Amino acid sequence: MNDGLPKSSNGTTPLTVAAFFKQLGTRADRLPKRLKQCADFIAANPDRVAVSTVAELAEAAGLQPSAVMRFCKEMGFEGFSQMQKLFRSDYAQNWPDYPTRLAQLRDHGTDSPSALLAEFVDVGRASLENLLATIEPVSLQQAVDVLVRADTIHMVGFRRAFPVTAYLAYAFEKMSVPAMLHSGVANINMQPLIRPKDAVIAITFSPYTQMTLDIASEARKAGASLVAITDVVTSPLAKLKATHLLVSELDVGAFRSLSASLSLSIALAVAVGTQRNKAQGTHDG
Amino acid sequence: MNDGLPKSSNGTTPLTVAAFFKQLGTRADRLPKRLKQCADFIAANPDRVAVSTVAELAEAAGLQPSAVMRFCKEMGFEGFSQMQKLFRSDYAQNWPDYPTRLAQLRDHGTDSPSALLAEFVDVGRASLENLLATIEPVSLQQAVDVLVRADTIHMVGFRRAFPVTAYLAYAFEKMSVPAMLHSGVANINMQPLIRPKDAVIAITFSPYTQMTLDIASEARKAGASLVAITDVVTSPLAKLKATHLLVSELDVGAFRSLSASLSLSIALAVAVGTQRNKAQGTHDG
DNA sequence: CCCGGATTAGAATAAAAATTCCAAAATCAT
DNA sequence: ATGATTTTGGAATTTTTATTCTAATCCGGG
Repeated sequence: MNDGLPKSSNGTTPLTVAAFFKQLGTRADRLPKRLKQCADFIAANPDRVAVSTVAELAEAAGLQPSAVMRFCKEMGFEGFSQMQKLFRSDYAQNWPDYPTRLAQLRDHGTDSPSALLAEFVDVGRASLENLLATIEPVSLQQAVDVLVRADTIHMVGFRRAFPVTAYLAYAFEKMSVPAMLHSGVANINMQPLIRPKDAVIAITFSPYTQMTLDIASEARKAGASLVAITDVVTSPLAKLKATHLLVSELDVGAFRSLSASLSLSIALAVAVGTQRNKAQGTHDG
Repeated sequence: MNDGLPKSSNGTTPLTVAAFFKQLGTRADRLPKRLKQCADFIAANPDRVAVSTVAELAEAAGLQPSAVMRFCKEMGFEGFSQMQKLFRSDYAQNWPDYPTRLAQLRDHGTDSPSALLAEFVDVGRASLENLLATIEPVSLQQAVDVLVRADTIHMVGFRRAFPVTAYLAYAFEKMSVPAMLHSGVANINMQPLIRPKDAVIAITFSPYTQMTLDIASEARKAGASLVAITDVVTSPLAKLKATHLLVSELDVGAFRSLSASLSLSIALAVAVGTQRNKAQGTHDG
């Protein structure tokens, strides 16, 4: 008699949170009292589903755990755990494992450059969204203040970080902010050029470039201010007592997006340029 | 003997996620190997803590559940559950979706750094979406073909386009593709190095850099292939009979986003690198 | 007012997860 | 090298959590 299928739902398990809410919208009124109550609560507090236990959710919604269970089944899930899995994966947009996806790419997608492009665009977008969610306005403001006060701004970043410093150099030049790109050309040591009243923008991501770390810590010793752009708090750069801005870029295989780092940098540069020129303007006039 | 207190942590339980990361930053490198590994993983994927079990987290970080437990205690928590509770409470506040978040940052004041950042992120995102919509898979495939066949790849792009060519140079180097960055250092004319069997990636956007146009057209005359990355069909670069890829970047004031150009370039580079290495592999074997 | 199906609350059970424990490795000072 | 000390991996244990079950309750129609 009982075939193990959900009793009275329409039988289809929602595959996205959006689909779930769509279904909820059409069916909510026809649900019995307690299930309606559950529906309303979840609609009003979707974020709680991912991080609560059935008991907590039930308590918060003013009902019994079993009522929540019945609701889950009614919506087409096997149980609460399955529903929660959906909400958790939705929250985690940031971390579909890209290592796995790269492996998949190796297998079939690589032949098509367009597929690869779609991948990089996707990753870039996710990185940008993530940047917005994680940057602290206060730290950013601090970084701007430090750079506005500096005599000369030095930009240090090699390999993957070099495009970022190069773009900063371009932006500062356009706004006539005295800024020096440490490019490593001719292996000339530019470190002695960093004076106490200067500021250094040091950029490096895991695996960290030793030269960047060296220049940054030397600059610190010399008394210059430091703005560090790096990936995580455990980065060696973050440890030098300095203003630090954290950017975590997602990657496709071995290559990381630079979208977030570049956007952060250009915003920083424009903010600094604007303020410096404003100050100079009032000073001159 | 054992009084039940945490063994070697400084004893204070972090009360906010920010405090947790601050502590992590100062203590991370004094931790033993596995705990450091755990610290790094959590620093890089803080969002996972709220929605994973110890087992999942351990698996993802490549260690044993017990190592994660030890880490939690080391950081001053009673156990994983307590640490997770902290991350979950923080999670609730960070929920605002993209549009809300954008609005919040903008509200910080019209020309505050955060507002600028929000602006650049938004523009970057739009550029990426636009890129995906406008790039012709056929042209992209053509560009890849041209570059796969080339002996040496030359990258030409100055000023605003320079970060892009620099990133290309980095990517090609990593994949062992023979590629030469025309950087303009020492004002040495690298044009004669472009041989008939080579290919040139020329990048310039309005207002077009004369030097890039010159090198591109000379290269064409010398019989080398040309892949042009530029903004519109009327660009002087697009007129040289060559494969061209069009990227229109949006701007914030005088500064354009580079997100789209970079994503396109890196996708191009990876596609080329993969194919060249595949070809070489079969050839060698 | 009472019957029959649907719905519910709460306890009972099963499953999953966190936490502890200890022997084996690794590291370090001597 | 050698022994003491720290660190680690994995299994055993305990606790928490999800899920099921059943008796009680509700509710609409005769």
